[in-house]
Amino acid sequence: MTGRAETLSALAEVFRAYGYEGASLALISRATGLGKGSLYHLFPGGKTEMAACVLAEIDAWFETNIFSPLRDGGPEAVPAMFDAVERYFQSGQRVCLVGVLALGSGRDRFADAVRDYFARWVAALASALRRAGHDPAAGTALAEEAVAQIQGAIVLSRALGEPTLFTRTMAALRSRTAMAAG
Amino acid sequence: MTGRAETLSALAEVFRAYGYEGASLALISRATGLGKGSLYHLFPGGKTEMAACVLAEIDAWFETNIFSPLRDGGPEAVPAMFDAVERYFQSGQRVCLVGVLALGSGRDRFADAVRDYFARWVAALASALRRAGHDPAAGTALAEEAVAQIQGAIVLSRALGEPTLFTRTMAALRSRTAMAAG
DNA sequence: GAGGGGTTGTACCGATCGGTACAAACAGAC
DNA sequence: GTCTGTTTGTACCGATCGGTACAACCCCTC
Repeated sequence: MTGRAETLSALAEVFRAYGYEGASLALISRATGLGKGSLYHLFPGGKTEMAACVLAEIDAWFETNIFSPLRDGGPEAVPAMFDAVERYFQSGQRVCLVGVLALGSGRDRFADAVRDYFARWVAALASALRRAGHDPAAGTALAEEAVAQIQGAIVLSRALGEPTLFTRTMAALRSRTAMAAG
Repeated sequence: MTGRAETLSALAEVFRAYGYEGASLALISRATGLGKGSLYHLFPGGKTEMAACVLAEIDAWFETNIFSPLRDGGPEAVPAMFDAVERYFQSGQRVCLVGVLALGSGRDRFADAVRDYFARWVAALASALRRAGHDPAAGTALAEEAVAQIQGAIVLSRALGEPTLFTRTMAALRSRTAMAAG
């Protein structure tokens, strides 16, 4: 019994590399090493279910490693988020699949999951910023700006082929979100 | 003689809505009102040439309306850029095709044009910020951050279905790029 | 109206798309 | 070893993909 979980990461990389439309079953089969029979056994819903499962796994990872610490952790959760994000997105060389789906034509299909992901990210970061001493309104605005800037930095650093741009942007965000003192 | 130029805007909207992979010739034909014969007469290179021409047209528009004013205009060019960007992207409801291509699988095919577009945008904005009185190093960093934030704001406001988020982000960028005094 | 260029729709091409059917290969229980 | 149920590869489905071929067409000149 090869579990679904094992194939999900390979699946995720295919969707990241080729997008939802571009990820053909032939590519998926090659990347996962599974024939169509196995794929449709694991994901009876086909490509849609595969992408949905990948999305759910990504969502769970962010929930555990980023959103939850932001909501419940101390003020060190904010810089920790930037560390985690920098690692996760491999300095902008790895695309945010949720962001890709937000822009692409798969948007309608996964609109709810995509909206949820970003809404929770912004809300969790805003909560952490508020507890770190930011003014509530300014904290929410800053949270939106920070998440947007992370997404944009991925686009930009990939487009320019400059991983350092992503790193630089994260550094700038780190200091922008740091409170001068209590 | 229906010129290529007339069909380019319809073409651009199809690519924006469905991405490069998702924009099938059937969709393109429907959107432009042209049969395959006419399409391949106008664009002998097929879909690749269509997308390349759309990219070139977008590039030219930005060059004229945004990059050039940033490079050669006065300090009012920076806030004017945010106005133009807000209008062009329809408060984040309209996707940046260059950004989409930067993330998608068409990336390799159009990598040069995409890199050029963003590189010139950042350079032009940095130049304007420098002339507006920003420290050169800080100006470049701020330019990168601003372009990234514009791209990210499109992703985020579309994902959340909140055009106001884009408007808000642009407002924040306007004040962040404004110099306190000379 | 006859001729001839550029322009157009349409039929068609092989390849590939996402998805299904199903039989061989496999496992563990007994 | 035999049976049972799961896991797998493969052949196949109709539809659609990007692209080509080509004949009908329009419009202009004479």
